[in-house]
Amino acid sequence: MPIAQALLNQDATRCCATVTGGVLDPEQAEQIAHVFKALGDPTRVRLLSLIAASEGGEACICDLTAPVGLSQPTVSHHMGKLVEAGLAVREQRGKWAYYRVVPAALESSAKALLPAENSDLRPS
Amino acid sequence: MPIAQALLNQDATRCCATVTGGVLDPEQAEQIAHVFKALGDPTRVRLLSLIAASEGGEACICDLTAPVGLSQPTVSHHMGKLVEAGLAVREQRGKWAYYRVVPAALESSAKALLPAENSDLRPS
DNA sequence: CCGTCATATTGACATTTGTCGATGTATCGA
DNA sequence: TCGATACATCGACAAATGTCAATATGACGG
Repeated sequence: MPIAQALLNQDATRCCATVTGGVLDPEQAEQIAHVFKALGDPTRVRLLSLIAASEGGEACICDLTAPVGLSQPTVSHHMGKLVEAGLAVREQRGKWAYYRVVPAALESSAKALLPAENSDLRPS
Repeated sequence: MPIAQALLNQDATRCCATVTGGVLDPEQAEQIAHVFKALGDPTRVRLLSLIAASEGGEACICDLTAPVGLSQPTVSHHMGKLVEAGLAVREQRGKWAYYRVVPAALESSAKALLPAENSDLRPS
């Protein structure tokens, strides 16, 4: 097998493992669960929806504290979790920290739950 | 607006809310987060993949304890969480409790993370 | 440089969570 | 009926989590 294809296969099983697409090894399960753990808190789900619905698709902490009704450190803590999970990105602009949702992260997380029909590797 | 359509809309916003499809109210966020919380543990992700990969798409507790390397009560506890979240179903057959993955639950969870393109309501 | 503002970090706390051993419940076979 | 088997539930415990007040960091305006 060519090296390039081996790398592709490796990427396929590493980065695109699906829950119903065969038994996951502990490492894969850990990676998948890590993202869903970040999505497993109602405040964080709400924060993502607030950011996604904001003008320009971005929001700073000061825009988020009031809607969720939590303290500034708590919101900052939750956003840190979302960034660490790759579901959001942070960009410092002056005094403000602007957060954006990462659609690709949501999409790949969603794909982990769906049947792995389109393998992209099988030459059909 | 006809009542039927109002009910449809209500269902649409209640059962099929998406993270990026507008600001979620606390109740919607709670429902979404509840499922992802169940998916936020590597053991449970692994259990789902083990069941899905089992013969006939079902497995009993006794089939699962060895692969995950945890005690029987712990596995039972995790399966209870998955059932409560709607991600698995339990069926008692004799002495054994057979668990199955609920693909529709995985699919609807995945859809909550994707853009709500296909509204099914908009008559285009 | 100093004060103010937005945010991150720290420390603390109550709650939840994952795990196990022990025990309870129900089913099957002898 | 009795013992064995499969599973759930209980009680306990350490670890992780969500939350806030207090404090630190860092940027801007004067």
